[in-house]
Amino acid sequence: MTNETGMGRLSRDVLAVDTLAAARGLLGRRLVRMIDGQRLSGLIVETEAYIGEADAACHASRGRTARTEVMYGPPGHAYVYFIYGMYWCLNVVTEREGCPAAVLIRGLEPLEGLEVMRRQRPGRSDLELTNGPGKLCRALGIDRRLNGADLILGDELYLEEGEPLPERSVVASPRIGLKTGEWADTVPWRFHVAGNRYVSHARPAVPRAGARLKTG
DNA sequence: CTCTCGATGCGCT
DNA sequence: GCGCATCGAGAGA
Repeated sequence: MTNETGMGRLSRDVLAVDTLAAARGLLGRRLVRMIDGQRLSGLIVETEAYIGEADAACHASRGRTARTEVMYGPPGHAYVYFIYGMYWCLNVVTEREGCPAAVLIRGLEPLEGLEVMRRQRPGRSDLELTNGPGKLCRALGIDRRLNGADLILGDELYLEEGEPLPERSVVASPRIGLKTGEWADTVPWRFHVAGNRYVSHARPAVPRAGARLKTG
């Protein structure tokens, strides 16, 4: 039931629910990537929900196509897509079969296999290995080969239970990177661990002496 | 710190 | 063709 980290596989039940609950519920879980028998892993610290054909920012808003097919399938599988000609992004499919929805993994706190991650992200500090959706896929060697992979039962890329976060440690905010509009500006479907340094667009945890605070 | 811009390829109109 | 759920370099304050 446990490996050396003391955690078993994540239950699919955690993902077969409404996507906002799943996006919150994925924080604190562990994402594991096995490469050549080597274990790479990180704690999920930032997620975004993309929910159904009515969500203008969700790829499924364009309907069911070869690209979005995985999102229409059962929960717990990987939806991996290619963006801006050079980056891959990893999503966890949620909700029941037929409901196209997924959670984008935007930030990880690296836990195991740092040497391999550093090799795949040359010239970057440890803080910059996995603090963004494109970065973490690069660090973990995630690309189209893993599209559709079962993240519950698979053995190349999978989720472990970890420890879900208490409500007070979860911060909600608008999703990043969408062109402006109602779905971009007002819908708070991004979630991250309060104060965690591996969140994308994060500011330093402790401002240096003399730093100005943003007026608000 | 902030802002702007280019890289680069695929899905869709 | 156009636009994109990104990233990193460079310039300026």
